Formats: sequence, structure tokens, C-alpha cells
Amino acid sequence: MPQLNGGGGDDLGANDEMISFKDEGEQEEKISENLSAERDLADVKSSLVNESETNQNSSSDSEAERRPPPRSETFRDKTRESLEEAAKRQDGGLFKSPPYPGYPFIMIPDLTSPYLPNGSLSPTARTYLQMKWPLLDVNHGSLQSRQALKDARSPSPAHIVGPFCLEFPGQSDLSLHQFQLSNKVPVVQHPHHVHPLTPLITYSNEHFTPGNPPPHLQGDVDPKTGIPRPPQHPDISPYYPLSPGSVGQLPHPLGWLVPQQGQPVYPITTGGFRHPYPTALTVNASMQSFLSSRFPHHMVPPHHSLHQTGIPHPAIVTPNVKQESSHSDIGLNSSTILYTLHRKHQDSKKEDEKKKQPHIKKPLNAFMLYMKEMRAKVVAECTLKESAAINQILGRRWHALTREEQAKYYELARKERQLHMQLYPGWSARDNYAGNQQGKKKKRKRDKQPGEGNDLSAPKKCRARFGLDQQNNWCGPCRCKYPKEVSCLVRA
DNA sequence: AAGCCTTTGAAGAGG
DNA sequence: CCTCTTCAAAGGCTT
Repeated sequence: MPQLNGGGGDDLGANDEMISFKDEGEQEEKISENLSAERDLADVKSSLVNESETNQNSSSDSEAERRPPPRSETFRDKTRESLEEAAKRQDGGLFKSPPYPGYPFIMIPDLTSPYLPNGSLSPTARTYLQMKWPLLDVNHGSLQSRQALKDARSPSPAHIVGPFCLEFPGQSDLSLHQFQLSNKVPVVQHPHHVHPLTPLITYSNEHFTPGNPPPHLQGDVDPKTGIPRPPQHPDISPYYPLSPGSVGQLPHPLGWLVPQQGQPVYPITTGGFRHPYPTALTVNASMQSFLSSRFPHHMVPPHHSLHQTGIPHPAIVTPNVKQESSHSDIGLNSSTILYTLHRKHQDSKKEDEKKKQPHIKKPLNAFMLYMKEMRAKVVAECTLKESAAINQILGRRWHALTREEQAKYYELARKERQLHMQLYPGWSARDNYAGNQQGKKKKRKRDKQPGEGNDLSAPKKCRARFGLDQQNNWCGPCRCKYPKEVSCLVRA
């Protein structure tokens, strides 16, 4: 695969790798898809959203707007400007300008909302703060915040309904939540699997501005473990566990806006607890020390698995421990957890001794990084929860990205691989193959042949074969047009 | 409980 | 070199 020339310069090296197509049908489909998907989306939107909504939502980075050939002053530019301006007003420069001018995931809270009297935090901003920094006391869970939400959604389009995902790329999270609230969809679906303290950030060191962390983050305490953490190595991947202090020092220009996954790309398995909100409730300091002492070879892989910072690399996953990360653990008292872990540890001790090598996961590729970042947003926008469907949407959006936008992720992935190589010099992807994994069953071979029909890939084939213009030639399932198609693929 | 589904990309295996 | 396969994430669904 082509690699970005890691060198500075631009993402020119990414040109060759931007969009690769596997076969003609696919290519044909993709091309037509790229050209029509947005149109389809627009159709669906327009049929569902009234004009005022549309206008309101038009302040977005919608895919259609993202790539207008003559790009004088795009919407994003405007929104970015307004964002910067608002950020300056609000935080005196806390929020820096985006490192990626074309950053596609700007979700602008309505900073000019009428609900921002006297310069106080707007409800939208409160929502974001709550989402991103739940430790902040921003009317957390209070009636006030709910009222704020309620107020903010007052103009929500109650008429908008749909079993499938409505793609409103530029829609702010809050507005999307408004949609869902108005659609009687379970309350605010803010990204549950987003760790609010580990926003997706770039590798660029320039974002690691040494400064005083926010008061609530003072002391660089791991939100998961509750224990202090050593300073971050400047080279460490931002996808690796970040101390909240670091995060606090990371004024990712859009960090509070970006819908990120809370987990690092390599989910830290501190004590095996892997929860969307791994706060001190999940693992406290004593728990951490217990785990450290009780699971030395579990959690402390060979020397190379510890980054020079002393932070275990998140790519290291010990399957047994991961099993223990059941969400059901939440709510158990510490002694119960300790006992359970102890017993499980006893049970798996022998097995662990056999396989001393921890499972080092593959570094994430560009698309995986993109998915990781955008999944929460798509989930929030959709009523869909099934990852297969979500991934389809993400795949489309991936192709809809501009080269610059994709290049960002290719670059991130490249650095991810570099760091991975440095951390695990002897590691090979082969190590993770099922054949080399003890106790791990080999996945079923997916022998999908191109000619196969009647499978879930059929819609693709019809679309690729006949194109969107000749949908009358499509088979039944294939007529389920995007984005309905996605829901069609989801077995109800 | 384990595996599937679904996406893209990286990397290994094999011809 | 080319093609095929596996795995990385995710979580609901299926077996």
C-alpha cells in the first residue's frame, strides 16, 4: 500500500492511496455512489426536513458542501471563523484554531444562541462540556441542564421520523439529540462509548501545550484508575491512554466538539475494566494497585510493552482480563470485584502461564481511526445501533471525504504504525493470526464469491450493475435505496 | 458464549 | 507480483 511520505510537506503522498477500488463493479458503484449518495441523502433530508430546518442545518460541513469545485469561501471556513471567534470570546484563547483547516467533523454548537445571555455558557456548550468533561460541574444531571436541553430543542422538528439514519453531517450533536428527543428515541444519545477525557487528538506535538491543567484535572490523575500518571512522552500516540491532565493541556481546537471515542485506539485494559465512562467509580487507586500486584504478568507485559512513559501500551490486550471487563461489574462493590477478579485470575493462571505473550493488537489503519472517531457521531445521528450498518455509513462517508481529510487519517495511521513498530519491534501481524493464537478459534472463512446472490451484498451488486438510474432493474432488496438501503441490510 | 455482520486498510501467505 | 485472507473497532444479532 502506498504510504504517505512521512515527511512534512503536504499529504501529497496520499494521493495514490486515497480511494482504492477492488473491482470494477465496486468502482462503478463507488463512483456513482459518491456522486449520488449525497444527492440521495439530500433527497431524503429534504423530504423529511422542512425548509427552515434545512436552512438551519445548512451551516454544516455536509458532504455535498464539502467539495464544491470552486471553493471560494466554504461554509466550513465560515463556521471555523465563527468558532474561533467564539472560542476567543469565551476562553480567551483556550481553543486554538484547528490544525486541519478542512477538519470535517466540526460540530458547531450554537454559540450565538439566544440561550447565551450575559456571556454565560450556552446550553449547547453545557451539553458539550458535560459530554466531554463530565467531571465538570456543568449542571450535571440537574434539572437545569435538562431544562436547558429542553429549551434548546424547542424548535425541534417533531415531525421528523424515520427508521433509518438521517445524515446531517453538519448537525451539531445537540441538534441531533433534539431530533432524537423529538422522535421519542431514547433520550440523549451522546456517545456512550466515548471517554470524555480522551478526545481524539492529533499526533502533532504542537497541540501539547504545556500549561496548567484545569483545576478539576490538576494532578494528572488517571480518570480510570484514579492514580497519578507519569508525564506523557511527547511522541506517544494520542490514541494511547492519555492522562486527563494531558488532555486538559490538550486544547485540541475541536477537542470539545469532536465526537470522539472515549477509549484510546488501543483500549487500555487497566484491570480489565473497559467501560464507556471509566471513572474512578470503575477502578479506584486501590483497585489499580491490587491489579498491578495481582496480575503482574497479565498487566505488565514484557519490557517492550511498556512505553517509556511507563504506561502500558493500549494495544496490549490480555484476553482473559478483557473478558473481565464486563459492564456488569459496574455497580459491584470493590470486594466483590476483587474476589471475582481473584477467582478468575486463579482459573486462568495456568493458561496465562502458557501464553506469556500478551495480545498485541494491530495498529489501526486510517479507516479504523476514522471510524473510531466518527462512530459516535453517526450513532448519535441514527437510530441504528448495529455496527454493521453504522460501518456502512462510515464507509460511505469515508469515501466522501476529501483527500485532505483522508490524508489526515492516513497520516495518523502511519504514525500509529511507526509508534507500534517502535514499541513492539518484533511484533508481526502474523502473531495475531488465529492459527498462532492459543485458545482462539479461527474465524469462519468468509467465502463470498463475486457472483453470489441473495446475500446481503446483493444490493451493492445491483446498484453497481445497473446504477442508480435503473433501479427498476434492481432486485427487490436492492430497491431499498440508500440510506434506506442501510436499514434494509439490517435485519429487523 | 462464540461468532457473524460490515466497512477499509495493512500485512502476511501462497501461487 | 498478484490475489486472497486475516485482523484491527464496534455492538447488535444469530447460532
